[in-house]
Amino acid sequence: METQTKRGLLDVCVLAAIRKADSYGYQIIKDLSEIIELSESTLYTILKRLEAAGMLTTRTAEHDGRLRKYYHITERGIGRIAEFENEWKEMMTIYHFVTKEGGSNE
Amino acid sequence: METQTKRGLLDVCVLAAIRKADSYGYQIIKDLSEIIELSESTLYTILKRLEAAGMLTTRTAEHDGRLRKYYHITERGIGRIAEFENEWKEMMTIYHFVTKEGGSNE
DNA sequence: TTATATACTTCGTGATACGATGTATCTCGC
DNA sequence: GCGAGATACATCGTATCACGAAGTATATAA
Repeated sequence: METQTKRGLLDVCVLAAIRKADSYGYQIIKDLSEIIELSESTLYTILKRLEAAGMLTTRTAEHDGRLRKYYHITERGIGRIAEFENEWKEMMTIYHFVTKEGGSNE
Repeated sequence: METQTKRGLLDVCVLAAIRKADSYGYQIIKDLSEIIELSESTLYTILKRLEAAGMLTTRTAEHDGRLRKYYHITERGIGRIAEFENEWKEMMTIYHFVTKEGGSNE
């Protein structure tokens, strides 16, 4: 998928993955890999951004000697997903506009 | 709509508007205003980009003493719209992933 | 011991939407 | 004739963001 197209989608994908269950970076990438590709640098940037925006909270836990930073979704994060569902309606309108065979050019 | 969400959509909206019939900047903004907001500076940037990418060609015509730059869509531009239709399928998958009520968190 | 998987971080770059600002002409009301 | 508003296009600077590259560190398997 085009990098630009991803821009409106990555945030909500990450939020949705964490809404299912608290999770951490490495796991999120694996969970999302089936529906959207994103690199580690991208993911960790997004996590930091969403936390700063109050959509996620963190807790650090040890697992097999390695540290894991678990993310938990907040009410605000859930609100962002709801907002996306409204945006989706606008996107549907755009999709219809774009695909509707348009007129007499060519 | 969020600025970030628009990023994957604006290009194809502009292409689709021009596919209907050759058009020029000011007219395109008016035609698109019903489905998506975009400023003049954004539009003219996009038009220049799409022309540079070989998706549009231009011809300048005079109308009431003012110059108008008419844009015409190329095969490549039409191809970009077709590509978007494929991307849309991926976006649908993402939409389902995001909206599917997810599990036991909270 | 070497490679691979796990786990997170930082830095620099390129793409791009947008507000602000500028230029220029036409039309309409007064 | 003059100011206001619509028409028409262009440029500049800024903020946001996805991503590759590179680094740090530990556990496990070959």
